[in-house]
This record gives sequence, C-alpha cells and structure tokens, in this order.
Amino acid sequence: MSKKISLKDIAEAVGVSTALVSYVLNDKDEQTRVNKDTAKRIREMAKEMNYQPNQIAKSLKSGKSQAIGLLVADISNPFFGNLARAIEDEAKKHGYSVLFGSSDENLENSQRLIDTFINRQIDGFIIAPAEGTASQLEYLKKANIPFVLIDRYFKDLETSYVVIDNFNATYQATQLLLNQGHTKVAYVCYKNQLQHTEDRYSGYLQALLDHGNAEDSNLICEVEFNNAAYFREQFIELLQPDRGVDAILFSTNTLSIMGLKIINELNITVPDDLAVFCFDESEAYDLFYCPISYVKQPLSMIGKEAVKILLEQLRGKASSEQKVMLDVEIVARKSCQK
Amino acid sequence: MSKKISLKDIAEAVGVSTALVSYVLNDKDEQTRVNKDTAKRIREMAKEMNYQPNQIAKSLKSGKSQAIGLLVADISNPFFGNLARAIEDEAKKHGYSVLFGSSDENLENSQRLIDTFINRQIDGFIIAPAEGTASQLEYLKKANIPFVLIDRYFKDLETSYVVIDNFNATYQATQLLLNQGHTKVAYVCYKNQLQHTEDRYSGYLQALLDHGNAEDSNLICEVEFNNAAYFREQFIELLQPDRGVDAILFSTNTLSIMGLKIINELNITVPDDLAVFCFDESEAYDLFYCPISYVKQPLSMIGKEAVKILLEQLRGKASSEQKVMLDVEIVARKSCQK
DNA sequence: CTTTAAAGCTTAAACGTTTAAACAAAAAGG
DNA sequence: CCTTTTTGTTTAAACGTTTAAGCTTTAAAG
Repeated sequence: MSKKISLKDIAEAVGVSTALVSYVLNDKDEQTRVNKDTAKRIREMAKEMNYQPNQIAKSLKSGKSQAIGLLVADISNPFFGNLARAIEDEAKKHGYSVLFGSSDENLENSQRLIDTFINRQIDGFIIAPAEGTASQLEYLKKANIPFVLIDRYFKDLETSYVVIDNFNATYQATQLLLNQGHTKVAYVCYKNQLQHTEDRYSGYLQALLDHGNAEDSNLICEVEFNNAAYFREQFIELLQPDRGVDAILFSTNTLSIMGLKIINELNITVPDDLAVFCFDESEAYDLFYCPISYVKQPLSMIGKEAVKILLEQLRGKASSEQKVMLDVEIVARKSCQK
Repeated sequence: MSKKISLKDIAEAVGVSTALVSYVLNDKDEQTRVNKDTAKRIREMAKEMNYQPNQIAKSLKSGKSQAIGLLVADISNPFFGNLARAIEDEAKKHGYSVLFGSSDENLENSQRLIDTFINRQIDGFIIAPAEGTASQLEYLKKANIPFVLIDRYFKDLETSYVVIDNFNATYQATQLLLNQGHTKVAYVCYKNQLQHTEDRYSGYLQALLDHGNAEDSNLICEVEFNNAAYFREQFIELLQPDRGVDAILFSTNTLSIMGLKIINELNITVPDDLAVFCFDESEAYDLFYCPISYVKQPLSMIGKEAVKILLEQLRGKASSEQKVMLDVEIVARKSCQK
C-alpha cells in the first residue's frame, strides 16, 4: 500500500477505460450515460483502492490550481495570523488551499514570493502590499492575474481591496481623547508612503483641527519600520515632560506594544500621567494594569470579504474592481480617560 | 502580454525544439552539448518573453511538488504563527513553499487537511498533531509520505519529531516556585491524552515529590480545550482562599492568558497574593504590571530543525526517524517571587 | 426488415514539462 | 575515401487528468 493509485489503476481493475472512471468520479455519469452498474463498480473500486485524485494533474489540465497565494508582512504577527486564519477558513469552504509568504515589508522578498506563487500557478493573490510594490501589482494586472489587496491600498492604482476606514478610525480615537479633555494628543506612526499610513495621519490631524487645535510637529513621533533602537530614542524623547504630552495615539499594533513597554519602563502611569489609545488587538491590552483602549479592526470580515471578491474575479464575474472599506470598532476603556 | 509563455513558445521563437530549451533553461546545456550560441539565444529569448516555468507541469513530471504542508491547531495563535514563520523561512531557503492548515484540534479537520494536501502532492508534512490523530499518522507512514511532528509526539509511534523537553520544563518551573518558598503550587492544564501534556504534568509532579510535597488533586485544574466557560468556573474554584494556593504554573500560552485575565478580574495581586509561572511567550507577559515568568520555547529552532529533518527524509537519507528534544529557557521574573 | 436513435463505452489529444533514445551532419582517424 | 567519433539537435513518450469525438451494440420507429 505504498504506490499512488491513479485513474488508470482503477480502470484496469474494473476493466474499463480511464475516461469512464473520470466521468463517474466527477459525477458526470448521468450526463454521459454511464451504466448504473458500471458506475457503482467504479465507485466501489475507487473506495476500495483508496483513490486520491492527483490535484497536480487536474491543475495542469484545467489551468486552475485551486490555490490562492497570501502575501503578508509577517505571518508571526498576530494581526496577519488572524487575517490568515479568516482567509484559510473562507478559502477552504470553496475548495481552495492557501499558500502563504512573509515579505517583511521588503521589495525583493515581495517580488520573489509573487514569482514563486505564479510559477506554482496559484489562481489569485491576496496581498497586504509592502511600500513601493505598486509596480509589482501593475505587473499582475497586466498579466491578468487576479488579486485583492488587504489592509493597504494604493490611491492611484485601480485594484480590488478590502481595507478599513483608516481616516475615521484615527479621527474617532483622537476625538475621543480630545473630548476627554486631553490637550496635547501625540501620534506615533511609521514613516512610509503607504496610503493607510497617510489616511490614519489625516484622521488624527483633522480631529485636532476640528477641535480647534493646531498641527504640532512636536506631537508627532514618526519612526522607521524595523528599527527598534530608533523608535526607543524618539519615543522617549516624545515623553519628556517639557513636551507636555498628555495622551498618545498609536497607529499600529507593533508600535502600541513597543510603546507600552517603554511607558512601563519609565514608570509613567496610565491614564493618570498619560492617556493611551492603541491600534489593533492584543492580549496585552486586556492584561495591562489599566485596560487599554483600542481601534478594533474586523479581521475575519476583512479576510472573508477578500476571499469572496477574489473568487468572484476568478469565476469571471470580473465586472470591475471592488473596493470595500469597513468600519472599525472603537473600544474605549480606562486608558483613555482623564 | 497576457498569455502564459511556455517552453514551446520560446522554442518556436528561437526555431528549435522544446527539448533544447528545457536543457538550456535547466542549465544542462553543458552535459548535453548544446551549441553555446544556441544556448545564448534561448536564454535571451526566455528573458525577453519573461518566461516563468510552470511548476505544476514540472511537478507532474517529477512527482515532486517542492511544497510542504504545515498542519497546526490554529495559525492565528502566535505560538503557531511563530513556528510557521520559522518554517517558512527555512523552507524558502531550500526552494520549498508552504501550505498551511488549521485543525482546531479536531480529528476530522485534521484528516481533511491531510487528504487535501496529499491530493496536492505535497512532498511532506510538518504536523503539530491533534489528540487522537495517531491513526492518521500511521496512515502517512504506510503511504510512505514523509512527515515530522512538532510540539507534540506519540510515545508508541515511531516517527520523527522535534519537541521540547516538556518534563524538564515544568520540573524546573515548579522547582523554582517551590524554592522561592511557595508551598501550594497549583497546576493548570488541558485534559487530553497527548504525550506532551502528560510529560508536563509529570515534570510538575516530580518536582513536588522531590521537594517532599505530596500529590494533591486540589492543586490541579484540568480543563477541556475550547471551553472557556468551564475553564472560568474551574479556575475561579481553584483560587478560592480555602484552597490556600499560593502559586500557579500554567502549562500553555492560552491557559496562561485566560488565567491572568481572571486573576486580574478577581483583584488578586501578583506576586504578593499569588505567584505565577506561565508557558510560552506573549507580549502580555512583558506588559503585565508584574513581569511574568515563563517557559520559553526555542520556536525558530524547532521550525528550522523540523524542516531540515523533513528535507533529509525527502532526499532519501531516510536513514531512520530522527527524534529531537530541545531545551527550554526558564525566564524567571518578578511574578514567581515570594 | 431497414433506418434512426439511444445507450454505453473507448480513443486520442491535450495541458507543460523532462529525458532517454534516435538521428544527421561534421570532424577526426585510418 | 571510408569508417568512426563527436557535436548538435529532434523525436517521442511519459506524468495523471479531462473531454470532444468516434465507435459499437441494442432498442425503437417506420
């Protein structure tokens, strides 16, 4: 019981052609008028021999691999892990498998993964695109390979995407902090050209302006990705008493966690010394001595929608790009109080 | 620039047979004495036409898909997310892609994923096996499909695996708590038949005994997987003052997190009212008001080793099963002090 | 009876590769 | 000059499917 069983093996065992076996096992025996008895014998033999169809051969014939490629920044980041899980579940429901790859926000990694996945004939992509990958997406478009962006998108690129309303997310969070009476609300973010980064900043800024506050570069802590030392330096600087910051809004989960650690180190008390509003979910938010307020993204919804849209495109209902913008949930807890 | 380019297209463009193109693009032009000039023309044309080999066709021919299947309980659990990342990186280095699937510790899900992956002709598995899946693994053995277990293993099943020294992990943690002067060290674990569950319990128990304490069922909180309500009930029961518990050892990361939440809810102070020792890593351990002690697993090492072993098996050096048991790191911090 | 239709099955090509074997032409050896 | 070797290339089969088209045999219709 070691060798793989093929259609041919079944055909020989039953004494028919492979065509007939194929018809029956694909439930096309009605349309192709296979004798009921023959069909039964084929089905029985397939079961007896424990036949497992070779998806590779099917794929080669059909040109469809029934697989989708998931490209994220880092699968070990729970944010992407949760997205991956939602995508896996939805894909599985429709008979699709998921290949994943982590780009680490790096251009070449992203390109290599795209190439690998194309070679593997994946039917489509779900991508959380890294900065500067617009040209890679252009290429996919030209090559007619369907894809859906998640988490991030490009304003000047016509693609399908499922993102959150980033502007509104930070707008609401900032507004909440301001309404609580905080006067110097700082903002911590990554320095990059991605649209969602800009949208989040705009939301923060607009809330400030609408509240009668002026834009203040002293309140902004903008750091590079993957540079913990630089973050530490900048963030500690932001917390110096002379800056007078009394509230902080973090714009991603990684920044939130890194920030909270330093706040603890410096023995700053939340929310008495400093109010805090974080982004995304983390077990840590519940376990912090002061329950952390956060912007909650509808991760399962994002994953589910992305798969749905991708499948529609695969099925040729590629009517046009679909752009979905989902609302976030503002979870306000003790950490943002005055 | 929409249609896929095949060997045939290049062959026609250059005016040679597909065989020659195949030889050249696989760098076999030396051995097969292809004319240098022809080879150059083929290479140039391939580049010009942006040829991307069809891995599906290659796989069908070779019987090797250059893909491995990763089966975990839940990819959104950071523990598995981190393992997945380590596995992805190591696999990528050797030209392998990774398909993943979450079983949710469920038998049928596990079987379905295995079947799907076999259909897809993955070359081998890396599996964190769910309870009761021994027979599924037996099947893989019989079918000669290479696999390596991670995190868990079965004592009476000859397989390759990469796990931690679970006995030692809980032994050391328990001993540390006892040496600090805690007298009633409770143990929180899942109720299942998995070997690592038993090993961890044995480690805890042996430490108690070696310290002159007796086994005490009042100190054990054993709960079912995926039943938060039951856990809450049992765990609160364990914390009742009359039980006199002064320290707790959690045996997994999910139990740790759930437990800490309830400890917070009940306003129990760590470590004054109760010492705590957790398992695995979590951002929350650093951000808890009292830094949490924990048993740190060498996740990248586990992932890396698992891939290495699997690849050795794939390359036919299937000398015999390889069993790797790695040491954990005991990170003792304030939470375990008296 | 003959013709037509229906039922039940097989043949063969195709998907994009790989690779052993065959072949032709040119070069070398005698 | 003929034979052998070398060089450079093509042919064709194979991997495991799918599926249009063709082929028998039997049944129905006239």
